[in-house]
Formats: sequence, structure tokens, C-alpha cells
Amino acid sequence: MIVVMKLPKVYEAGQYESDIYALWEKSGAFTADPHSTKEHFSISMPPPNETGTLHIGHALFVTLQDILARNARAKGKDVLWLPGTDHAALPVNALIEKQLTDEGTNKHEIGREAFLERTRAFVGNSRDTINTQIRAMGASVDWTRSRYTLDESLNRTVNEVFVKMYNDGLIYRGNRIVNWDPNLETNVSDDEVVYKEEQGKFYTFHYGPFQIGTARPETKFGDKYVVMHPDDERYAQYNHGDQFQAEWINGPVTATVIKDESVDPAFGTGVMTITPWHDQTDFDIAERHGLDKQQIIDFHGKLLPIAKEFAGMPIHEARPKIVEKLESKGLLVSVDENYAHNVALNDRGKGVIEPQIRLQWFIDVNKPAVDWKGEKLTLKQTMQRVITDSDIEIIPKRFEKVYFHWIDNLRDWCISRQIWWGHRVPVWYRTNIDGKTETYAGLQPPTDTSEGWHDWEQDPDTLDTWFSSAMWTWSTLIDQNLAKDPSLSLEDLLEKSIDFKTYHPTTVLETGWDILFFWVARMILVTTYATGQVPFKHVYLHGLVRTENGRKMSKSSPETIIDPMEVIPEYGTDALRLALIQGMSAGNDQRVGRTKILTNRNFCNKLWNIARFIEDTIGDNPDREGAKPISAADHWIVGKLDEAQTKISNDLDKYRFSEAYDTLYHFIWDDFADWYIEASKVEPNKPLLAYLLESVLLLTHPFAPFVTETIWQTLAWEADSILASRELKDIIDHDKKSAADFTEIQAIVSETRFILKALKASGVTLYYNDAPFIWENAGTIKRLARLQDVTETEEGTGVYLTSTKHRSWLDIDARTAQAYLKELQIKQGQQAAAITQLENRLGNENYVKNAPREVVDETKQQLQDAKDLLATLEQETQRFAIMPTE
RNA sequence: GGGUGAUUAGCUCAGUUGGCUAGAGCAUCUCGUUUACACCGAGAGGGUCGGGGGUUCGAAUCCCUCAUCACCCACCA
Repeated sequence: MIVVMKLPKVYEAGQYESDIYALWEKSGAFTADPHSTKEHFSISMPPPNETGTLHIGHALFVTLQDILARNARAKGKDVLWLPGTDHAALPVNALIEKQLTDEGTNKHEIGREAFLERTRAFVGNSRDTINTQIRAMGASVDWTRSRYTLDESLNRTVNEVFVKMYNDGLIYRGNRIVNWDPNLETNVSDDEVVYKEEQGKFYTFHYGPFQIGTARPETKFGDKYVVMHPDDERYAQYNHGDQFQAEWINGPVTATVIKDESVDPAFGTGVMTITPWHDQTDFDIAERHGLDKQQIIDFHGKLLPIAKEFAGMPIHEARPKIVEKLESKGLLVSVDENYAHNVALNDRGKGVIEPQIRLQWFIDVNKPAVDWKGEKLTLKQTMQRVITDSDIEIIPKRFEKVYFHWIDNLRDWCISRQIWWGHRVPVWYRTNIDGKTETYAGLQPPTDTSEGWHDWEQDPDTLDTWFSSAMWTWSTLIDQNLAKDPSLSLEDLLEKSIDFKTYHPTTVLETGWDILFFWVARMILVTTYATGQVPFKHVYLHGLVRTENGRKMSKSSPETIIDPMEVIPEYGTDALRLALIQGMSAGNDQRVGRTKILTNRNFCNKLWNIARFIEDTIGDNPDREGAKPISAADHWIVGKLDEAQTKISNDLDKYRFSEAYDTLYHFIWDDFADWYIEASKVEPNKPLLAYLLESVLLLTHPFAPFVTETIWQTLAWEADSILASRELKDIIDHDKKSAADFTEIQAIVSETRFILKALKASGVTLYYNDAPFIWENAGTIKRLARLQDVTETEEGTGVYLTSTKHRSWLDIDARTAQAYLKELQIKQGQQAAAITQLENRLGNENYVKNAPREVVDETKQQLQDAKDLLATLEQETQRFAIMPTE
């Protein structure tokens, strides 16, 4: 193992990290124990794409979750942090299809089985990469429970839930408008559509007696309805259902007038024609009035025979030609060249979305079918109730509003996809010779073979990845062996799986706000329905990591990307982790650059050198028994440790990562290193130093696991001891009054340093008279203030300290000291101003009457202190005035 | 069109239910190699908390309003 006899001067993270991780993994420190009597704590790691590589966003979530997990262990809990990977249906499918295209073939030619075979081989090769990289981040996950979204047990779960929903009438098959991507030849959910603003042309055409506007003339072949608002005065003469003849692209058509309130009279001419097959709004209008729907564009994005001479053309090619034809027929009224409109794109692959009507599987979000707290609720209502009832708390709270808004706009969820990579829809069909069709939903096809019926065939579609991801918190906890037993129901599986019983609901879900809808909301939807439990009690949403200039890191400009795998060897994982949480707050984006990582690398090095110093001071095999504070500094630092440990614990309980780290940082650097270690050089309290180092390592471990564990292993104070599986140490007894003495020493030291600095004096002696406190602490004061000496004497001249009541002065000659008069006067002015302010406050009788007593008492004390200080300052100034200037 | 967030030191940001003379890191300036660390130490300067109004004994914090920036949702033929 890591045996470094003497700690080198600089901490070189790269030398230790992989060994340290191997040590942890081998020790079983991260393996959860459902039989433990300890309190259980569980997190599901959002599964990264199996073909992905670690980026800064992964680094952030690993860091946050790892801090929570390690902190929970340090506080004596049994922790399950479950890792896994996602099959990432759409991107992987698209990638394989692209490979096939490049090879001059396609998925239909090679067939479904060969396609899946090939895909499995491909993902099998790349899955290890991401897991290795997650290890590099120090993730204390339970690898023995690692899951993959296409695991057999997870597939079983997905199918069970589908069938349950089908039987409850929550899943139905219907012809609806979907977001069709002609490139990938699949539909995608509403949330996967992104809009890009483009400058286009807006055409106005004559259409019978009307003028109609459109940005998409190529969809207009089948238009035979004109729609207007019922209250539009301009068209009052036309009645709903009136018919008229109009000359159109390919000759005359008979059109019908439809009155519908969805039309905005202020837009264009207030009249439009509709294309129900290729537009959601038009589809809705057609549904309301029972109108015909006709497909104009095929599923490859080309025009159908209805377009006559334009048939077979891709839309971008057909559009100008159609306009030309209409113009030649005298039907073109005008063209607006500067029409800004939004183009719908598939978020994955950026293919242009063409709305199409297709027969798809949907989840009905408005049907009361969920048993929740004794009520029958719809999926939508359940999703709302778990938040309003505080079964789930979203951090930061403002996202609850965003969440509710999303639910208000939520339509039925289309869960079928026309790709092959994924969980296949567990539905079978068969037809008979009369063309009748039967449908069956189940894990296996029915075995009966009736006369006159063809064999059962499975639906070719697969399920939306998010449908399976939605079960992630609990499908991963189902016993994999039990899941092989077909005689068990879903309820049985849950009831008999000890991990599910122990670790669900999970304690917290930590993820980015950008997948609140995709994932978080859908986990709530599916999990409450299927298990009767919420998936997690808390949701912590982090922000995006941006570049130092505040821009989004993007693949198109690689120079803006901070690649964790590049940073780690250079600065260490801990430095990256600390940089990611410093100044980060929930739900807000943050900027991270090299300087921030560098700063935190320095912090790790600081910790390293603290350990070096302590090891040098107390020796290789130190006496660690009976550590107790003796000096004022000892009491003070134990008190500070106590404060820091308590505050960090409270902050982490509330997911205030940044504040917890800030407290830790300043405790270690300012209090422990700059004050305590310096003070301890006078007379080291060896057992206490050992205790403090151990406590500090344990306290820091969740934030910076590698450097702390490396130090601990190098110290080798205990055989086979691993920091990662140890609990925080109890704070030993300490005395507040002694601790206060040290703050008095700090005041004396600080003032002395300030004076010496201001006067550029060195080699100065501090004299005191009738001041036993200074006598007792002379050594410490001398060392910390870098004085020549601290000596008792008769009254003398020099610069008197004003920050302490213990009578003492610096032996500085009058002429040099004269320069300090200015500083004294400034201080005097400040105190006078403070006194005025405090007196005004206390003079306000409403303040004294209304403010809490402790606040008022505090103010009184402040006033008294300020007055005392001012008196001292005045006395000093006075003395300076009469001091001979030589 | 609807909504959310941000605006605090030169830069990047904290600031929990209103309550110390508003904080940190980086940067700047001065001094310093003192046997843990120059990936260091000591000290300093720097903010009317975006503008305006209100509530309150008291506001960076709560309310109203305006401005600028960012983002989310919906999507218009």
C-alpha cells in the first residue's frame, strides 16, 4: 500500500489517487448493509449514458452526492449510493444507424436481431470508460449493486409497470399528433423538442373570398377548411358550415367555413386554413369539429401524391416552386421577408420536427387511477399532492412553482418510440382472416392458437428511455434473482426485496434543474403509481457549470471545456471537487475556471503540510491517549473545532455545500494553521495535536477524500484503518473562559503586528507592568507577534496597546512612534462615530421597546466597549501630544 | 404571451427565519525566507448591497415599481 516514510513537501495528488480508490473499493467501505441496525441513507446516482465520457456536469453531481454519502457514513449511517448506466436509447440508436448508413446499408436490411446484436457489442465496449472515470472522481458508490437500465430485472419492472398501467386503463393506444423526426424516423416527447428562432418568409394568398397567411405553403395541398373567430365582425356574413369554391394550387377546391375561438383575430387577416395532420393546434380544431384529416408529407419528409407534380420532393425544395405556381396563378398577395418564427428541432440530433399523426402509446395523465392516501387521484393530481403535502421537498423551493406550471401544461405522455434500442413495448397483436385484430398486453404472448387467427406478434416499438428511467430509484432495488421468477407479482417482488424495503424511498435525489421535467417529475409520476411511495424525500437541484466567462461549455468550442479528466492529473481530484462547490448555491449556475481549481489545490497542499508539521512534531508513533486541552490556545482551538463541526453538520443537513466548505476552509487555514499551529510551536501539546489532526482529517474527508485518506494512510497510526469508513470523533471537553483568554492574546498580537507594520519597526520588546495575564502568555505573544522580548518592567514610554486592558507597551522611541499618532487619530474617529450611532439607537425608545432583549443588551455592551476603547485611545493620543519629539 | 432568477469590492460569488461597524476567493498595494507549507506568512486599500418608493425600532434580506441581463414554459396560422 501507500508507504511514504516521510511526507514530501508538496502534495502530488496524481501519485496516490488510484491506489487510494483501490484501497477503498477493496475494503468494502462503500458496500451498503441492509441488515445494519444503523440509520439508513440512500441516494440513486443519476445514471450517465453508457457510451458517454465524464464531463464537468458529471464531476459536479458526483462531488455533491459523494459529500452527502461520505458525510452520512461519518455520522454513523449505513449508506447506499447506487450507481449505474443508462442505455440512452435515442443517441445510441442514432449512432449505430449512422454507422450503417456510412457502410451503405440500414437497419431494415440487416434486421432487428442483427441490429441489436451490433448495438450490444458497441455499448459493451464503451461502458467501462464512464465507470472508470466515476471512480477517478472518488465516488463512494456501492459497485456491487451497480445497475444498467436494460438489466433483466429492470426490464421486468418496466414491463410489469406497463402492463399494470394498461390494465388500469392508464395506457392507451391512439392516433395523435406526435413530434416526428424524419431523420431518426421516430417521434419524441414534447419535452425533447427545442425551438430555434429563424428568419423566414410569411406568405399571404387568396383563398376564395379570403386571404390566408402561412409560412408553410407546402402543407397546404389538402386544406379545405377556413377558420375564423366567431366574434370577428369582418367575417360576420359567413356562417359556420358555409361552403364555397376556391381556386387552389392544383385546381379548384370546395372549402368549408369553420368558426373556432382558438383563432386570434389580430393575427394576419384573422382567417386561416388548417392542416390537421401536421399541426397540433389544427389537429385540436379538427377534433372539435369532426373534420377530415389528410396526410401531406410522408415520414421521410417528402410530399405525398396529393401534391401531384410536387410529389416526392423534400419540403425545402418544393416550397419555392409551390409559391411560384401560386404566384403565376395570381393567388399570391404578399410576401413578408422578415418573418421571425420558431423552428421545432429534436433536441437529440437537431433534426427538424414534422408533426405527424401516428398510432402511438400514451399515458393518460387525467384519469383517476392512483390510490394515494385513501383517494383515487389522477397522475397529475398525485404529482401535485406529493409536493403540496410536503412528502417531497424541492431545493431550492422556487422550482416547486416551475414544477407546478409544467404539470398544468402537461398533456398525455407519448411513450412509444420507433427505434429498436430499448425496452420493447410488451404488447402483442394478432389478426384473423377477416382482418379483425386482437391486442394483448403482458410479459409473454398468450399461448393459445385459435382457429383462423395468425400468430401473436409483438409491437415493434420501444419505450421512451424516460419511462424506464422513471423507475430508477426502485427498479434498481429489486432482487435480481427474485425478478427471474415469473410466478411473483410486482407487489411480491417489492415486498420480498430487502433493498427495496430498506432503502426506499431514497433520502435525496441530487440532479440538475435542467432535467426536472424529463426525469424528476416522471419519477414522481411513475413511482407513486407503481409503488405507492414517493421516490425520494428531498430533491436537490444544482445549476449548470459554465466557463470562467459565463458561457455554456459546448462541444462546438472545445477550448471552453474544462475536461475533468485533464484537470485531475494536473491538480488532483480533490482540487476539482472543492472548486466545484466553492461559491455554489442551489439551482444557480456557476462559473469554474483554472484559477479556482488552483486555489483549492493549494488548500489540499495546506492540509498536507499541516500533517507534515504535526508528524514532525509528535513523531512516527505518537502518544494519542488522553488528549486534553491545557493552554488557552488548546481550549480555544477545541472550541473552534466544535463550532466548525456543528456548523458543517447543520449546513450539510440543509444541503448548503458552499457554506459548509467555507466554514471548513477558514477553520483549517485561519484558525488551525495560522493561529493554533503557530501558537503550539511554543510548547506543543502532542496528544492534542494528534487528536486535532485526526478530527480535521475526518471532518474534511467528505469534501476532499483523497488527500485526507492519503495522509491517514501515510501516518499509519492505526493498522488497517480506513478514514472512509470511520465516524467523526467526539469533541473533547474544553473551557470557554480559557478559550476567551486566547482571543485576548490574539487581540494583543494583532495590534502589535499592526503597529510594528505601520512603523516599519522590528526587534521590538513589549513591556508590561502589573499584568499577570501577559506574564503567563509571554512566550506565545512573543512568538506570534515576532517580538524581541516580552518583559516586565517599571512604567516607561513607548506605544501603549489599546486593545487590551492589560497594561503593556511597545518599546519604540518617541520619534518613530510619532508616526503612529495618525493611526490613533483615525481609530479615535471611528470609535466616536460608532458611539454616536449606538447612542442614537439606544436613544430610540421604540428600539428599546420592540427589539429582542438580547439584541438590546448586545448594543449596550457594544456601546460600553466602544466608550472604553475611546477613552484609552484619547489617553494615548494625549500622551503622544506631550511626548518629546527629540 | 406567461413565468423564474440575477443585479453586493476591480473580477467571480456567499450572505439561512429582517438584528454585530456587509463577507470570502482571486486580483491590487506594502512588508517578510521565522526549521509545515512561496501551492507560504503578516498587514493594508477597496462596497451609499442596480434606481426609486413603502412597511419596520431596524432592510442586502419583506412589499410595490422601474431598468438591465440571463433562463424556463407556451407557441401564432
